[in-house]
Amino acid sequence: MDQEGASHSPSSTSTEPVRARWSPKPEQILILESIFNSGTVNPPKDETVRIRKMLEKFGAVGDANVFYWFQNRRSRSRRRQRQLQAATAAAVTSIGAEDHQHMTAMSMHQYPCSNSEIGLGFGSYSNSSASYFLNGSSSSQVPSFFLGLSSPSGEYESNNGME
Amino acid sequence: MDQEGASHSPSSTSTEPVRARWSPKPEQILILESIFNSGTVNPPKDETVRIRKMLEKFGAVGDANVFYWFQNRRSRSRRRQRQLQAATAAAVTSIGAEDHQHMTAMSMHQYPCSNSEIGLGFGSYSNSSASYFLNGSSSSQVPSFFLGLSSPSGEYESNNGME
DNA sequence: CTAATATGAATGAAGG
DNA sequence: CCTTCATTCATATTAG
Repeated sequence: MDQEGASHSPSSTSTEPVRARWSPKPEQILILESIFNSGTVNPPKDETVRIRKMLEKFGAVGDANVFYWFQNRRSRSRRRQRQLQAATAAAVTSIGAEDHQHMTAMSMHQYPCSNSEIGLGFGSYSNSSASYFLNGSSSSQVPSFFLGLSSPSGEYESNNGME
Repeated sequence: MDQEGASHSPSSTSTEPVRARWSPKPEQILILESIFNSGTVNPPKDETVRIRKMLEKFGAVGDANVFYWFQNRRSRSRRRQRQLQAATAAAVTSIGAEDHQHMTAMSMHQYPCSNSEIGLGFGSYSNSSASYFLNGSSSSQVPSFFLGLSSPSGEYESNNGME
């Protein structure tokens, strides 16, 4: 009783492995979004594994799926932000170009945006349930940014050509 | 219109360099994969240049593109290998844990999933001048390279689990 | 049934 | 080498 894409069409014509893609369950989406909104927008590997384990209770899922989910989520958020920003900027520019009145300060920054998510960055502290809610292991989740590493970078010219 | 090539789209709005990324042609991919599968997983600069020259017959490409391609390819292969290893280990663990009634649910999946490419493992400093298959003369003609190649890119199999 | 959209997955390009 | 970002492809879902 699930909707696998296995049906789609009797295109069993050949060896068509058709990579069925993972469909996160509503509960899993809930968990993922909670984590994301809790500030963990880019979980390290160990964190990813933990999340996967958590999600597995609601349905099969792999680390890659979790990894991809966060990647896409981040990308999507950023792009939307940029689009909205660009749109706003464009609007402002238009207005400014059209009517150069005295709009000394354009305090059009963070307004009461009761939308989905416009507060990116990180921060949602424990105002709400910061800890996802399902916590099996007691580990201090610290956003370990920065990663030290150095290597002889091979410099290649940037003269590429794409057709 | 169009979708390939993307030869400098008309700057939509003002100064926008819009660096279109290189899209390797199928023939180029075949060549690259052949080289990679021949054991040259990390071509030195000289080799990279030669490869680029070869690829250029089928479309514009730069040394950097080739360099990136091999780098990504290596990384990708390693990841798949690790994933596969982990999966196998997990399976073994599960089997081995049949003694007990409960296993630790340690299904260790990994990132990019699935693929069957084994027999890799050496590389580091690949030997230059590896006889890939043919030694194309400078004659710009459609060489009959692609005639008998080993598993091109038929890697279509991925199973995570979506109920 | 076809078109548009949402979203998981793949890959080129960089950075550290 | 490793991780991350941006772009693109493919497919599931929904609207028309």
